[in-house]
Amino acid sequence: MGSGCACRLVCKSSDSRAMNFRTHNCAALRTEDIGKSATLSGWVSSRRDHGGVIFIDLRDREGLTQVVFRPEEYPAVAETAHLLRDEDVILVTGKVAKRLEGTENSKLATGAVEVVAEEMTVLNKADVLPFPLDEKIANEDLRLVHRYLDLRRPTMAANLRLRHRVIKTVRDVLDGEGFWEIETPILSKSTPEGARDFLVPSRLNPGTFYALPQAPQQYKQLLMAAGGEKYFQIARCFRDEDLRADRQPEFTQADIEMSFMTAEDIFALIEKMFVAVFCEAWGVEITTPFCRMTYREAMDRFGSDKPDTRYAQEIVDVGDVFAASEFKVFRGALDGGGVVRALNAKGLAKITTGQIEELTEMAKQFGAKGLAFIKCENGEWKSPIVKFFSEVEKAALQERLQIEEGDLILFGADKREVVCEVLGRVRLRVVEMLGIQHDPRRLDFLWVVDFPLLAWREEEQKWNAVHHPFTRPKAEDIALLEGEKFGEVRAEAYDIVLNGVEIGGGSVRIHEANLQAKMFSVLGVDEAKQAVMFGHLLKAFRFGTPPHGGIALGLDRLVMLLAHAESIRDVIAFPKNNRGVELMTASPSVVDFKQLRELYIASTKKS
RNA sequence: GGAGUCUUAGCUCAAUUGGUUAGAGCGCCGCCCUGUCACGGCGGAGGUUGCGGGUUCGAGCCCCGUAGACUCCGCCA
Repeated sequence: MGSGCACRLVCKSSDSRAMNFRTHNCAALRTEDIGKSATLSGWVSSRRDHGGVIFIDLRDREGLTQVVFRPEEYPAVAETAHLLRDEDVILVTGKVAKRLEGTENSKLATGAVEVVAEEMTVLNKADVLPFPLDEKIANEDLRLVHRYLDLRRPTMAANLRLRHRVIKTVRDVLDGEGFWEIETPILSKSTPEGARDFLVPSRLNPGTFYALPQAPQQYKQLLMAAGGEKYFQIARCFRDEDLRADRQPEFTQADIEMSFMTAEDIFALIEKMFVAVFCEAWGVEITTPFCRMTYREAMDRFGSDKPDTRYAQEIVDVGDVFAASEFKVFRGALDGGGVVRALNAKGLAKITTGQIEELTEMAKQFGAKGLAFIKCENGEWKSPIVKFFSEVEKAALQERLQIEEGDLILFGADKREVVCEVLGRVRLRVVEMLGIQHDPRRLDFLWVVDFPLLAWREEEQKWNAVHHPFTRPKAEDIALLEGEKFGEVRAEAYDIVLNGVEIGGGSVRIHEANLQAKMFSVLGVDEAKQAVMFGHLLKAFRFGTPPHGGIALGLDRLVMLLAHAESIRDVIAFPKNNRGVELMTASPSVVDFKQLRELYIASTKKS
């Protein structure tokens, strides 16, 4: 932009009243401003009316300033100040004064000074609020209905500011690395794989529908085909599935794709980005490179593909200990090709019978037949199964699991996948029961790599993509794919995990038409369907699409962790509740028959 | 679709084994109060205990149903 650009000609203000709302914000004034005149605008955060002198905490987005009304100096203003109530919006002009000796408030940044009100205008009165803004409130419904009030609370405002700073940092880092921010369509095409789509009927094309994007996946790959080389987008994504504390039907991803890359390029880029983000958000310097672990190792050691490595408890294989055991349950599992593994819940021997039952129920829910355990209390092993163990087995267990007084040992004996899953879930619950408190600033970053490409889906009796259908198989495993050993093929896919929360995932993609077609056919998408659903992509791959890949970061979850928020809803301005309802505007809502008719839509709902 | 927890004043919560008129703090309203910052003092208003049914001499409490919220599983990157 040149120095003589036209924007200088635009008037500074169209306000004909020539009123100045502010000279300072409510966090700005300091002792060096004493004696100056100041004008502040904001909300009445609290009032302390002594009958004579009146104090008001005036709040704006930035902070608090105490305003004092003195009847002996400005009687008319003080008179009207008696009528002020919480959350009235006012404009105050007065002199910045040093607070009286001994009345400074060290809790406020502006606590050494106050503004002595000379003039005051009530810009808007407020009714009595439906809930207090100055304390933690449990009723989330009420907060969501009056979200504009909820967001006035300093913690919520801080969350919004943090979110802004994080997104700004992400943009700056990517811009610095030569990425272009490119928008992709919100009205896009429904595809068979993945989550349920939100649909939008097309008025101009009766009987047809757009889908809101689950992610800009195909568009970003086509941008690589288009020679974009380095793309990103702060992208809204939509998935019509059931919600959770960390899941909304619409959410935001930092969506990234680049050409001529390897996974290492993505790791380096994201690590650089997180260094900048954590510096901005917390002012800390995080250590890179992050740890890496294969999916297989994560499942074996932690029973999870997003292991929380802050906790020392790990799953230990004890199959060799019981190779010739008398205990039929363990022997049966081993003889059937399964495994026997154990988890030492250090210090949890004090567990109640009810809690043991809870763990057992949980184990059953995830496919185990039961949950064997040993409590080490008062120098003996209390357990329904220990009588089946030989002395050699006991000694080996003691050694392998480092068993000490007060420990609780939990066993899984079944197929490997079941044992991993069960002990992984049990591990997280056990950690909760132990009530381990860790440093809230602890950051365990982890790349989980070498995910399986495909997973057998029992309900549909078919193979599904673990990541998505465009993920590249590892070069050394392509023979396995050709040999139809689908369960053994590993993918060039990676997740980034922070403190047991998956905050992003990506992959190197397929860029060859024949390999992509092969992948579709394994997933049960026949050639005719491929042409209709993915013809554009397959065609693009025939016109010189470069090798490419990328990643998507879940921004809401990341900001949630940075804000130490308990729910993703606390870092989204206008979130939806458990049932996808936005309570403030009460959406979704019914629409006129006329609107439906224009869209050629009829509801089948029985009322 | 399934499981669990919860629902009492505007807000946060209490109410012994099923027992008299359902309480407290904050907020609100009124009066008083000239240095507070969770200001203080005095007084006051405010309840269909989510809703419907049942058991009982008697239900906020027990039982059945139902609605809503939240958490989790399934589902979902």
